[in-house]
Amino acid sequence: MINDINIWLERLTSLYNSQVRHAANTEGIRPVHAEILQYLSICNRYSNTAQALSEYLGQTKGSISQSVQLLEKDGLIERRQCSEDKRVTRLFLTPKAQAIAERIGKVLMPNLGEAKEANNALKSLLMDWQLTNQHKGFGQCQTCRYNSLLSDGTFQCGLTGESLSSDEVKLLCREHEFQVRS
Amino acid sequence: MINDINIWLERLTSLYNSQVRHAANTEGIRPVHAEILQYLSICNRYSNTAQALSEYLGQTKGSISQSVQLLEKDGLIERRQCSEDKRVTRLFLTPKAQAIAERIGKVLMPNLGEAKEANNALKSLLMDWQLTNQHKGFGQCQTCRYNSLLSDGTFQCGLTGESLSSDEVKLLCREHEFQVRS
DNA sequence: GAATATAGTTTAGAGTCTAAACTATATTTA
DNA sequence: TAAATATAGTTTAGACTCTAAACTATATTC
Repeated sequence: MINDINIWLERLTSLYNSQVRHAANTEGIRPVHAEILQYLSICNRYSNTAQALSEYLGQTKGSISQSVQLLEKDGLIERRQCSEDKRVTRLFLTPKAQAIAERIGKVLMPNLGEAKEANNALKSLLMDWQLTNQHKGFGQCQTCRYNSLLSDGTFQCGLTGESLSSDEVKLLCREHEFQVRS
Repeated sequence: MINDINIWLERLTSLYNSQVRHAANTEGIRPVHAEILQYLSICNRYSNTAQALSEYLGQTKGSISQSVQLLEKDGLIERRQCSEDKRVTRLFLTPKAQAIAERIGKVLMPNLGEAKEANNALKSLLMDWQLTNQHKGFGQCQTCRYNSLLSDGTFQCGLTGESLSSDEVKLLCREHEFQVRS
């Protein structure tokens, strides 16, 4: 009845959440603020909005809106209206917040090894889960079906047509879609 | 700089939290209440206390205490003082709560496959992480250094001396310790 | 140009969270 | 064995979070 793999996942998650709480405490901020800073430090330039945060964290946009206001008041986030779509406000970490995010990252992203099998296992777990739940989005461009490697060594996003550096394709994108499996 | 495996873990976790929130919403309860019911449905008989919940979820015992009170008021949890140690109150799910936990489990514990590699990958990830953070506890007895298989096919816990069924060794224990690697 | 969709804000009210002080029981130490 | 300390849990006050729903503003579709 109880599937071992799900128990590992359950525990891994509760441990992760525990660490977020602890790291936030150390920095003197709320856990949800730590999550927001963490997300903004690993998302790409298409994905740094309140709407994306709401989708990523699974909270209502009202809640995100309030948290972002507090973070702005504390000098951790800077908001800039998007010139192409004036409904959109893009969020940026201030240097102070970047330093915090980096310290939090050290706690949340310890060197867990580069093991190929673990990497593949987590990836296929995530694919399965996102597919069965019709959850779309949020993955690194380098694993996205719309990403292609150009002959000059740079990458290109098939959705926006823009070119991406090798650093950029490691960031999280809200438009991300896995390759459909045959 | 950004390690791929950590990004998968990060996303897996946010997705899991998202699902908890969603499942809780569907059941008309708070996310943290869902987590408490979920934990109590997979922990063993040594681990169903407020203290264990506090350690597992990484929250203060004051916070857990309040949540447990609300759950009791809603008829989802029953509290019984432990006769061996009267400081301890053991927590039990009511039938109503068991039904909820089962439905939540279906969402949080989809059939993610039994793949041996994924299983091993998650396990070693968790071991590494718990070790580097000096986090002890919370794992299935079947992977615990104190657990041994008796000749009659049952199991025995080396800490309590009690014997455990093959169902029981699949539950989470707060005293869990991995085998120390040589 | 009107209808609809999308991004984000605001509000009220219920609830969560923490630290710290507290009660009660158990264990250790002198 | 009595005193000191440790452990399990409760209570309190106050700051903060969360959601739903109504709202503004801009963009897209028909």
